[in-house]
Amino acid sequence: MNSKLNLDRLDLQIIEHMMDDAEISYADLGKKLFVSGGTIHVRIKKLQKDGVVKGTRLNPDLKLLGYDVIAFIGIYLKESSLYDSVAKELHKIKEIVRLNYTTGNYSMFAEIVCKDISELRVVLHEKLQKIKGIERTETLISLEESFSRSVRILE
Amino acid sequence: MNSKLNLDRLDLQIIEHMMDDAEISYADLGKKLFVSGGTIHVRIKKLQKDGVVKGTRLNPDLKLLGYDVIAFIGIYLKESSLYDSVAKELHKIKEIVRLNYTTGNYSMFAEIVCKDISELRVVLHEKLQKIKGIERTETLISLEESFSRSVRILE
DNA sequence: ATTGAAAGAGTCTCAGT
DNA sequence: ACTGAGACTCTTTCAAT
Repeated sequence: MNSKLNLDRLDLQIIEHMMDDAEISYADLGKKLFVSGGTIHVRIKKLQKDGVVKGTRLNPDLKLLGYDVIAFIGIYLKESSLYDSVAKELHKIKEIVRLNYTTGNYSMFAEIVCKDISELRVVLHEKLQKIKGIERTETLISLEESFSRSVRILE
Repeated sequence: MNSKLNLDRLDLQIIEHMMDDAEISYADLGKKLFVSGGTIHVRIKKLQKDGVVKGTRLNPDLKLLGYDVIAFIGIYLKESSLYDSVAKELHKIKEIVRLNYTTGNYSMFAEIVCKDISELRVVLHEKLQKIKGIERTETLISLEESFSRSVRILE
């Protein structure tokens, strides 16, 4: 897959830099990587065309926006055939920001972002428990995020 | 906190839109939200100054970059006083992209991104197990990401 | 494939409202 | 606080290498 795309070191350097800061100008990034701004431009357009780069996203401070609680929910299903219908119901809950089907302890694993603990309680007890097919859930509340970073794609 | 910042509906609309697409021009975003491009500009600068907006990030397709495996690791510590020293060791492992201290089943909860299962095995058995203070770990391998989205800040 | 320069588009500043 | 216009910077195209 990577061999088909034929990404070279410069492509990876551009992606790695812009994963942390997508606001840098092509000219400035070119200076850092010892090529012209035009070359950066050509590479980025190619990466977009190939689908490797899927746009840029604003990085908001969730705490400052009043979202103080991050929690992870391990979900046990009554039958594994209920995956898709339960996923559809979970998608309707706006506080759930991510859902994965997983091997191991749980059938599904969700991440949830709430303003406060009472909002988390509402989601857990009034929304999640009403979904048919969920046997039980286990909640891990994040007390602190030690770190969060992009994957290193160089070396 | 939010009251101190005094964010109005327009601020939240700008953030919500740019969380998904930070490439839109001020003029175009202004059209969508029925204000001038200049107003969008003023608001965004204010949000940056206040720290609500912490820059923009490139959104790469990890699969196309050859990172096919996402896993979650629940970590049991021998003593909870070992938090910080273990976190420091985990930070050195480049495949670990996120680490949270959590209530519930585990002491810590990590997210890990790898090229393939054999790389995951190396991290689990050769890197994680060597860290003093970790009693044992439980691995949840993501078979599929059902969805992943930004938190909704409007309504 | 990379470059530099010209044309086009976007950002930023500011005076007026 | 919002707007529109001018100054400035960045992106995009393109001919040359």
